[in-house]
Amino acid sequence: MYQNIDELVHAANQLAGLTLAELAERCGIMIPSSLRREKGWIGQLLEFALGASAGSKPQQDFPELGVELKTLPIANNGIPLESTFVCTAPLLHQQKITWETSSVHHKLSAVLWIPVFGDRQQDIASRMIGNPWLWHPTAEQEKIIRQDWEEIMELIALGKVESISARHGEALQLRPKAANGQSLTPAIGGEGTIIQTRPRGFYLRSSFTRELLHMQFYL
DNA sequence: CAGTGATCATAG
DNA sequence: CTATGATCACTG
Repeated sequence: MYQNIDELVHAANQLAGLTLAELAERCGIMIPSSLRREKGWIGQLLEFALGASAGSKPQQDFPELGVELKTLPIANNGIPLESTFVCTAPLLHQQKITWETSSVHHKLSAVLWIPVFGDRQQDIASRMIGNPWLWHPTAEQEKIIRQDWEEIMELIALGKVESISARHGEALQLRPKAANGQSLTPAIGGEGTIIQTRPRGFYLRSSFTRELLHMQFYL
């Protein structure tokens, strides 16, 4: 598809300024009236438009380029509306995972952020694609994320998953990630027992992506 | 009214 | 179930 990252970034730049209605029309995709039942629709539209490998592979969107694609919903006041899902959290057999081999580190090593402007109540069609940018964590950013990750992973290893709330972590937080509250997955419980708990995922706080935006466009 | 905890669609 | 893509919606 793309010979190098520059070609991908160039292609993404061509989409800046388009409304979602314009992009959806180009792609021959119908626009849902609400994201209520299709929360990932915008992300999937951008994946399709840029030719990312579809499907549910536990890999980056552009494996040969080592790049992850993420849309970032931005309110018209310029602030991210939502946190950003990174990956699911390993709750079992995670003792062998180090920061260097973790999915969080892998997924966040290179991210092509695509801002999508529009307030929550704004219709989807009129939301506009902004200027994308390729992000590699700075040493300082990686340090913060790594510390959050290590604290959370230690609590998981100690059998304290259920005591971890979304308040933990400066940039990276742990939250439920499941179809519903009935979903269960095994995890380490107290005294090394195995318990069933809600699947969790790692998310980047919107306060963190807000800083990324600021560094990219206002510094 | 921001942020946490819950939830939706789809593929394998 | 897990993975992908995320936003919804209740609560403090």
